Amino acid sequence: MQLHNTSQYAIRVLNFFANHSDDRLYSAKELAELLSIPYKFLTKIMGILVKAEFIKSIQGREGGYELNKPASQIKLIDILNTFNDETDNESCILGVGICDGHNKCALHDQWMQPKGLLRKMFEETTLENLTSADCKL
Amino acid sequence: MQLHNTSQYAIRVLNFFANHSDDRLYSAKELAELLSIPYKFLTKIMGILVKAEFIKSIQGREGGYELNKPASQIKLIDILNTFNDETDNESCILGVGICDGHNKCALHDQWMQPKGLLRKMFEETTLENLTSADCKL
DNA sequence: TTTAAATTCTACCTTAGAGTAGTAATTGAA
DNA sequence: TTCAATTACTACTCTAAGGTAGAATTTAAA
Ligand code: SF4
Ligand code: SF4
Repeated sequence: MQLHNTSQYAIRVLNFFANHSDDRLYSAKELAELLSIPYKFLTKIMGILVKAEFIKSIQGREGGYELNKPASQIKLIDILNTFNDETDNESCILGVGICDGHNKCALHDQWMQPKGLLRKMFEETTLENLTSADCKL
Repeated sequence: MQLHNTSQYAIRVLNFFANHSDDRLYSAKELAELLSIPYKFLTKIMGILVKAEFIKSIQGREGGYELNKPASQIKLIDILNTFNDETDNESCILGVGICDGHNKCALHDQWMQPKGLLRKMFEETTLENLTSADCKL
């Protein structure tokens, strides 16, 4: 019942950029230190974020990364989908496959409300909505 | 964002017993077929459920399993804890460790409400509360 | 032009969850 | 007593996530 580690890192990195929209680039080295993410693993994740067009990269010396689109246009659900997290509609609590009203699993009734709130959170929260002040990185 | 497979199986098995409290034992073979759980994996899980005292086992020929306590006394949270699922209080959405009011992660505000509902569901739902009629096994 | 700081790419190692295989131990029925 | 049905135990394989290593590539400063 947790987000993949990779997704967590990705959210934290993207959130960092959303809160530091000064006109400068941040290198993987800097990010790794600031966010306490293993450097080598971070660069791997950055590659994915670049391909997914959340992040723009400038190569070479003095290069680095910056956000590729406004924070308001990046939803949590998009980030999670990039890492195959929460993406499968099978993410249902007892994973018994596709269910109609008649044929449900034992936890269905209890699960619907929390599930709805979770979906809402992931679908409606953008980087812009995230808390920015006084936050851990 | 899903329960461990093992926890799912465990819940389904225990729920099955809660709904079949006739005075007979069920063997691993039967359960595996009825619930479509790989036999060998099921026996492994049953061993854990027995040690955790959710289930009582009768060995030898004509042996099998039965519930070890009333369904009303088995909470979902207890089952999950048995499989190290949801157990760590670190199961917090961005896993940034222990947080006080001042020092929180970026998702904290959005996460509190769904998290609360989830905890409530796991802590307050017992085998007795689970839907029993017209349900998949 | 050289060099150093950066991203990018490919390949590998590690770990934990998921599942399998085989055998020992138990026990009631025949 | 024998035997077959059962649980219990030990050890292994498979897979995907998490993480590491090293070299190739890009680019601007010196
Ligand atoms: S019955 Fe409901 S809770 Fe259970 S798997 Fe289907 S949709 Fe999900
Ligand atoms: S700040 Fe809140 S949401 Fe984030 S890890 Fe801590 S308790 Fe969980």
